[in-house]
Amino acid sequence: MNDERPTVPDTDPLTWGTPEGRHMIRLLWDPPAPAGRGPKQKLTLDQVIEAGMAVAAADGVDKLSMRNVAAQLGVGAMSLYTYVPGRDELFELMVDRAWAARNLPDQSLPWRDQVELHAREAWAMYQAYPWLIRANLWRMPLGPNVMDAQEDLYRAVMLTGLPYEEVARVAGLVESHVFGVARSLITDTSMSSSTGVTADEYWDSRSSFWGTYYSPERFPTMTAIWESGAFERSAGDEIEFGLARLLDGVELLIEKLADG
Amino acid sequence: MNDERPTVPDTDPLTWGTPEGRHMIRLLWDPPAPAGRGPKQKLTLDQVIEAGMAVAAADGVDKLSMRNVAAQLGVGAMSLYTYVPGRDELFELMVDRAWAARNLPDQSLPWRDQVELHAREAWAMYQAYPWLIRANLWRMPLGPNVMDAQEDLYRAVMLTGLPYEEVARVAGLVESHVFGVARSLITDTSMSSSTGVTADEYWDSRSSFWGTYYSPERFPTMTAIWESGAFERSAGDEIEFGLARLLDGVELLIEKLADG
DNA sequence: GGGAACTCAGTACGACGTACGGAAAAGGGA
DNA sequence: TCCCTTTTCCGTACGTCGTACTGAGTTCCC
Repeated sequence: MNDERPTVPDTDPLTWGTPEGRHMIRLLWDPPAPAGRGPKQKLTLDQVIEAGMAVAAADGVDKLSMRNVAAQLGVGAMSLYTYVPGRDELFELMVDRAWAARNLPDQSLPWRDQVELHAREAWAMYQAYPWLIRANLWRMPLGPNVMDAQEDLYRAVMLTGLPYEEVARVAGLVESHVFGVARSLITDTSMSSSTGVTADEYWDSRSSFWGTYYSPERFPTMTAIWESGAFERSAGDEIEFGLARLLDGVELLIEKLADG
Repeated sequence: MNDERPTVPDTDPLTWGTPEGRHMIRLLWDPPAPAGRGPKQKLTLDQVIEAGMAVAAADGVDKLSMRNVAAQLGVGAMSLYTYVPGRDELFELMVDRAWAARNLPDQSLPWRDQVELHAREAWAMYQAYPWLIRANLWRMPLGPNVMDAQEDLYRAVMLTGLPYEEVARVAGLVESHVFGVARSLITDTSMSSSTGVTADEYWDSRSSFWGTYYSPERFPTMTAIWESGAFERSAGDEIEFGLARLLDGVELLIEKLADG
């Protein structure tokens, strides 16, 4: 994640950026009240976002189309454009909404406990909203829920006493780890959104590989690991293992800096 | 990544799985020679894969359509289907091809050096083929290049003497780390494939955020980190930092197991 | 009461993956 | 040599997508 703040002009903030950008920021932070003029709105922004999340949860993120979300709400597809600028922007709002459910750790706890809680909350979020993984957002939305959680994670890591640049790196390390485990495990247990093919069906369809090109001589380590059953992993264990190694490494760094 | 081998029947391997699955495995491992009958083929499978990689490199993975790849090759869109079963399968072949460029470490080196080289090679691969990140493959292809690199990484981690299940986890940890850094840094420096919007343009368009809803009181840590300049990160440093922490943690685990 | 502002939604356009089917090219058997 | 079978190439077409445009209908303000 890039949290750079670009240089901004010294004029009225309300004219910064583009109209589209300002609109999106406003939708994230301060959803505008319905206009006085015109007909009463049939829906609210929240309803649209929730319908989007419902579609993504039920049919996968690849079925998240304006037409499907509109159908879910019983309105015409084009009506959604009065609430939301477009499909990508709807998705951005959904992502920030997903982050809203994250609990923040008790600030009196030791830093390590706080960071671990952040990681577990992230993992819970990916479980609750698996479409966040397929999302592949090229950038986190600048929304209040995302930003509050990020700020709190940085705050917790700051308790280590590490210099700023390493604080940012440690936070990124934790996030990458949880995302990586979620990516490999959730996509295994849930369906491939695009094709509707389950993991089992996928492996079955390609099972000829094991009888033709796979050989224990070429892949001795994989064979040994597989035969030990170690590939049948449980998600929580994966998170905890990596987190433990990673934070052990961070503690070592703290000690080293304290000694030097 | 899931490397489970499904239970397979005790019959002729050539009948395992589905015809589609067998076809794909064959394309990955043993591209069939052109048929004797019929007209000469205008292209080769390799040309199709390379054209796909060229399109993805030039215009982004979102522009990787059968029509675009065909245009690149000067043939009709439907002609590609004699070489490749479909778009997803073409992409799978492209991914395995990208992994082909990875160098494997000298097996006489200490395990840590070998694992570090694997990580750096992965990072180099993501730099060379940034579309691997936006790929969001729900599963690695069962191709020879992917599998050889994976096997070698497992072999290197095995030198730690850790039990099988932790070998698999450490390997996953390293991969997640490199992927995470690549995801956050490459998408920042290159264009957003789908929209053609650069990172700078994106931040500029949304710059009104900093003048309206952002406040140093609400985000004190981010503010401090940003003012220290620590968010201006360099990619290689990020990889090395995380790798160092992570492998320090692994070494600690090895020592602990040796003592216990 | 009339005009301005707004909502809702149908139609349409250009992209996409790809099913289908036809024309043309090449080899093998007579 | 001729024909038939196999295979390649690819135009057409269908159903999907995001969304621009347009217009009809609704509500508030002056």
